[in-house]
Amino acid sequence: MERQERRAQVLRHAKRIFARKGYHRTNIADIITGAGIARGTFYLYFQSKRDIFEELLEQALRELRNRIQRLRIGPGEASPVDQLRDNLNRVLRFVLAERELTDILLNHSTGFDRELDGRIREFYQRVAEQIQRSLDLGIEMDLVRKCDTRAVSYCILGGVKEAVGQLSRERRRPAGRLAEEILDFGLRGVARHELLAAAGLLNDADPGQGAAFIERRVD
Amino acid sequence: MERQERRAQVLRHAKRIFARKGYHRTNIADIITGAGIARGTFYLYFQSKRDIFEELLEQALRELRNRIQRLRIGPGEASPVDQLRDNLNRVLRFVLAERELTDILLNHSTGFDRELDGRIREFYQRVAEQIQRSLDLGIEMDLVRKCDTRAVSYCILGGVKEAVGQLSRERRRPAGRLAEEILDFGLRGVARHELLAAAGLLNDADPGQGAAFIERRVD
Amino acid sequence: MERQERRAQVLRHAKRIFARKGYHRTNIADIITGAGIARGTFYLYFQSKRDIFEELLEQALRELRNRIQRLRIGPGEASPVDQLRDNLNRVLRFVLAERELTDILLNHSTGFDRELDGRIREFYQRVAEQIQRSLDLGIEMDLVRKCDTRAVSYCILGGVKEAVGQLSRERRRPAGRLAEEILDFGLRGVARHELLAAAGLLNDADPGQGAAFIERRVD
Amino acid sequence: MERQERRAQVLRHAKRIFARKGYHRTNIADIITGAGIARGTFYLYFQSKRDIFEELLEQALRELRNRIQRLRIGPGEASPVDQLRDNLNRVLRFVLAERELTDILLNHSTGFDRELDGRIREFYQRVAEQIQRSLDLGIEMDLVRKCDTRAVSYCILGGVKEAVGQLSRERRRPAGRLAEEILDFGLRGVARHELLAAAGLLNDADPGQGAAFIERRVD
DNA sequence: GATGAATGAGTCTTCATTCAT
DNA sequence: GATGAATGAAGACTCATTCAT
Repeated sequence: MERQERRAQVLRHAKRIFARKGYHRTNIADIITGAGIARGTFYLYFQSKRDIFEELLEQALRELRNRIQRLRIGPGEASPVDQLRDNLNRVLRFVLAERELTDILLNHSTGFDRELDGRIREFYQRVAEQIQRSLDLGIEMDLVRKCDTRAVSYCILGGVKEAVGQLSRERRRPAGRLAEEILDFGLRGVARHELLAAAGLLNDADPGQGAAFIERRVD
Repeated sequence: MERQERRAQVLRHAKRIFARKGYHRTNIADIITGAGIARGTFYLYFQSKRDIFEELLEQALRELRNRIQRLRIGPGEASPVDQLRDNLNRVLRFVLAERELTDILLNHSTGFDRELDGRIREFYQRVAEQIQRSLDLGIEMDLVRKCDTRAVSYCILGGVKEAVGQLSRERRRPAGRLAEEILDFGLRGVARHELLAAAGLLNDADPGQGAAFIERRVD
Repeated sequence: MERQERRAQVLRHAKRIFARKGYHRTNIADIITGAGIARGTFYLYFQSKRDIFEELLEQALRELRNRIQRLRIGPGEASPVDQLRDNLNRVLRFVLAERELTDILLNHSTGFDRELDGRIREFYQRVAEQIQRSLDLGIEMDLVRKCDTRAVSYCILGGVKEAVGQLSRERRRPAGRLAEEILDFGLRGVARHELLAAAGLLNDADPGQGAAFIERRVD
Repeated sequence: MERQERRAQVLRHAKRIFARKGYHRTNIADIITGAGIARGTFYLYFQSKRDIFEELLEQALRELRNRIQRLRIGPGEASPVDQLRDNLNRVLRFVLAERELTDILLNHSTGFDRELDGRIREFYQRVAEQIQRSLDLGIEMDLVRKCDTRAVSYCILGGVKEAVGQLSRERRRPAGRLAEEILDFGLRGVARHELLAAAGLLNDADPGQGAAFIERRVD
């Protein structure tokens, strides 16, 4: 078997098992049994248990970083809300496609070792800061109400994490629908009147309209 | 030393170390060194490493369950928003007082063993359900906008977890302030006009009068 | 409580537990719980677990040594068979009275430590030698058939041990009856015609007579 | 090294050490040092200390069960006495060949754990019952004197155990000789005149010719 | 490259014994 | 004397990693 192919095969099985049992409860025996290789073979492809885990973790973080785009303001750019929606949907699609990989991040996000724990914490911190910067910008542009943007950014980040982590696997709610609910909730939490209007979220008195509007946007 | 006293001493140190290093990376040697006792002494008070961890976990869950009160509607009861605020403040006070204990729940919330993982998941699920029921009730009472209350309840739960977990230790923001920010964000995310008004949150454009007038027109 | 009284109380409980669980599976906690004393108190009366066990063992061995009398030949002495019967009955009475103590010897007769194991082995060796000497004497006196007396002495010893160990607690067979069966079996195994006649064991052709004779001798 | 080979090697050393020191005083370090393997290697082949001991025990019991054949009566079958002799010789050969294995059974026959103790007790009980049935049959056939066959069966069993256990390692007495002595003793203990005659054991009064003459005179 | 037997450091847990009160 | 909390040596077992074939 081709080296890269074999390597991918092992990664695939390791991913599944790490997601199910977590880092510490997973042992090499689990992985090699799952992958159908010998003990020694594992160490031909990976230096250590930590090494393979780190690779999976980095893969997840890299992918997520790519899918979470910084908001761009300017002519020719999509509206901020649309950009947020796109971010959310890209993340959700990845979570759905790589349920096991993202489970590692969403459920077992700490307790590995000092360095890996730190890398995950840092990733989330970066996302939170990105959110905060967007909020700060929104406030400058009078689209977002004045608030403690640091606190709110963590509220938003946490909300997304929890909702995505718990609900994205539920069958009956399409991913687009979930993204819309999260977006709706988050926007209302921070938006000023103007932004809500722009986002078509002033459906308070007239849910039929708003809902219809939202439905159209579901991908 | 008095039995309960010694027991509490060991619990105190174990709590600190579990919070810092997580369950798996903590070993008995860490705990007994921290507590300044001999190996055998540990086993006079606890049956196993899992046992002492479970006790700490249960302590945290029990305390949180007590502090998260179900919303009560009726004459003589505080307003729903005040009840939410009280819940939040009670939780925050506990988190501040028992930083280490709650860190276990907030950061290392999975990866112990099947049973303990399940107990934490169940706790959070209960809280989410409680939030959802409150939202459903709010919708019936026309205080909350129509939404996917299940999805939103996880957004709220996650927001609280993340914000509390990351920010409650920051010095410069008083706990009450953080609670207010979270509450503000969450309420706006779900509330209809009437509830916001009742909660005094219609300060968007002009806390005085104009804003309400404008908003009403826009509706 | 009087020192000797308390000591005896502990010995009593230790005996019971050692008999039931054997030396290694019995721990100090078992003994002190049974005796209703504190850990430290145990060590006021006995130097160690081995010490109390050794004392019980010696007690059993001493008692058995006393009850197993060397056969005496001479005018005024009871017949050898009667002396054997008396030995057996004395042993049986002790076993019945001190079931637990003798169980230690009969069931857990090895595996303690080099020295205690040796002491028990030596005791049984002495008994075997005593039997052998009696057989040798019997051969000289033409009462016992020519045989490998060393081999036969172990047959007899083993037979007594097993029969006594397994059967002495059975309710429906009186101890005297068991002694008689053992004696009968052993004598026939070694006796010459003359001895059997003297012992009234020539009931082969006429069981009625012999049995009646034996019955009379049961104590 | 081949798996079965290595396994056998460990078993061989464990056997030796268990026989010498007994179950409880033997620790894994003893075994692996004896076998010249690492700690982990032991656990590649056996699940636990108890596991390897149980395997050795079962091996001994199985072998003994096979060698102790039930007496068969019928045309074409060897005489009962010859069958007993064969049984004894088979057992003796095994004991001589597997001195260490059988020592475990003969000397350390109790005090392991509830289950293993029970298994040994049951084995011996079965053997005793087998002996008893043979005796009962012998009585029916008028070959064995009337007696308490249960009591006598334990005498026989115990005799064999002790004689074999203590004497089979003695150099100067060939195993066949020992078997003959035991058989002789046991048969005389239970046989009626007819059986002794058939077994050629009526040498008491009349061994060849001269001896009988002399003996008679002496009487 | 592939294998899987071998390794041994690391961990939890037990329990006989001690000692301050 | 009596107590029982404290001790720590000892022992069983695990598992990530290595290495000879």
